[in-house]
Amino acid sequence: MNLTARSSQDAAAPAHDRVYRALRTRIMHGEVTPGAALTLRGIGREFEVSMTPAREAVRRLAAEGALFLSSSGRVSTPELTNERIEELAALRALLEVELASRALPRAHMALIDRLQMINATVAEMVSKRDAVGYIRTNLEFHRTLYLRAQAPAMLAMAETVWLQLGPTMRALYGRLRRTDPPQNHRLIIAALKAGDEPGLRLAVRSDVTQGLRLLAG
Amino acid sequence: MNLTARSSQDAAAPAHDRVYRALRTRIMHGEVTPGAALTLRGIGREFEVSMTPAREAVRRLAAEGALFLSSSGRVSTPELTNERIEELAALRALLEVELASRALPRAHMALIDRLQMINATVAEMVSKRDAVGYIRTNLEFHRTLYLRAQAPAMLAMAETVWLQLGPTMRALYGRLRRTDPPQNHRLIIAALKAGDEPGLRLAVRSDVTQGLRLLAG
DNA sequence: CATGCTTTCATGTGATCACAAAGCCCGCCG
DNA sequence: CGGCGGGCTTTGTGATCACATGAAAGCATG
Repeated sequence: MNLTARSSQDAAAPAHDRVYRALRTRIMHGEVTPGAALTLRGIGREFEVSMTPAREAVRRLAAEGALFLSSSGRVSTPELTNERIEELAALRALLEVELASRALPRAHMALIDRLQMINATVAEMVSKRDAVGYIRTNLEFHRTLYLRAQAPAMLAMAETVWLQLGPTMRALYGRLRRTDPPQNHRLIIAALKAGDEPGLRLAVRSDVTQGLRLLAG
Repeated sequence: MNLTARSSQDAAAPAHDRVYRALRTRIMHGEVTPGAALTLRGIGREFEVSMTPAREAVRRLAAEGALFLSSSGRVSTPELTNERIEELAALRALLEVELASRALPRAHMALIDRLQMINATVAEMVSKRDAVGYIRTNLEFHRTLYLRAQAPAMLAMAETVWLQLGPTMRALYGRLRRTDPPQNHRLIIAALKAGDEPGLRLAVRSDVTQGLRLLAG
């Protein structure tokens, strides 16, 4: 008899996958700082696995750009240059504007309601100055919308970009002291309600590129 | 003394990297058919390495979408649905139009000359009905142009899409019996010469999406 | 001849080990 | 006091092995 089959994907999954997922969310949510070093043995110790699954998880994350491998194989979170950050922001704009546009005709009231719920939590995180919580709920807002686009490959690419920006976003929003609620999110919701595609594209583009300009100079 | 330091990146690199690169080009150039099965021990035997580096290479390629891992861990090249193909084509259009647009102001005569040289080889491959050769030189044409965009992250994403489409492109172009030279490539070159950005965007979009419509129906 | 089961084999997973090289730290010498 | 060298430690790499699982082949049965 098989004792596996847990709730969703927490245990019962291969060890390397469990490690991969844990590290992935940690990086995407900005729980690690740019340039932070990781070691295979350290990861193995933390997750109580051997080096083998740790190595596979790291390799996979490195392939997605979430981790940087030095020439000697040392692994750390990437420290992005300003140029790279701007390029990734442009990628976010490109991909997410398209995703939002594709989601628009499928966005019904239930979705908009859920987006408003999530957005309330985003505002709460901003007011609490909880950087990690803000990043997490902000990404949840975007993902909830984009899921309606029915474009899994495109969404995967967008998430890859989020992953690459994770540690840097934390560092950015961490030193950003603002308490104003997410205005662009309101514009996105309004455009969704009105079925205004150009407005939606503009709002998404603004939301995605804002906060990443404040580093130049 | 260290005997390493070869020409470029062929040997002297870690075994897993060597295996990764070999498999990657094989997949991207369409040298494998969709759904083809691979085994870790088989890869290890072919490249004279153990299972460990073979596993890392496979894991990395799977993370890029170049390989499909079944729930039991079996590895094969992906068999794409029509919807997935259309989505990837849309991604190509999105990314490559942007890359071409960014390359345009930097495209000097030397680049255009080189593109014309490559394009001659593309035409030759078409006339010889060499599917793999066609895919390889066609991608070289695009990559040569996009390198001028100075956008490494964006180029990497485009290459990831190529990788996912590799086996399918082979299957498509394999049963496509045409001998007409690549007309869209000429349009791209003409637009580059004229500095015509809208024309360039249109030409790239056409080139990228053509040949992927002929599967619907 | 088709169908169901059982046995067998191939395959992925994860742990452990030996090895080489890259850091790192401490002490020595200028 | 500062730069530098040598030994120690940490780290990644790759090989090998035991194990569990899932697929495939063979066999018997209807």
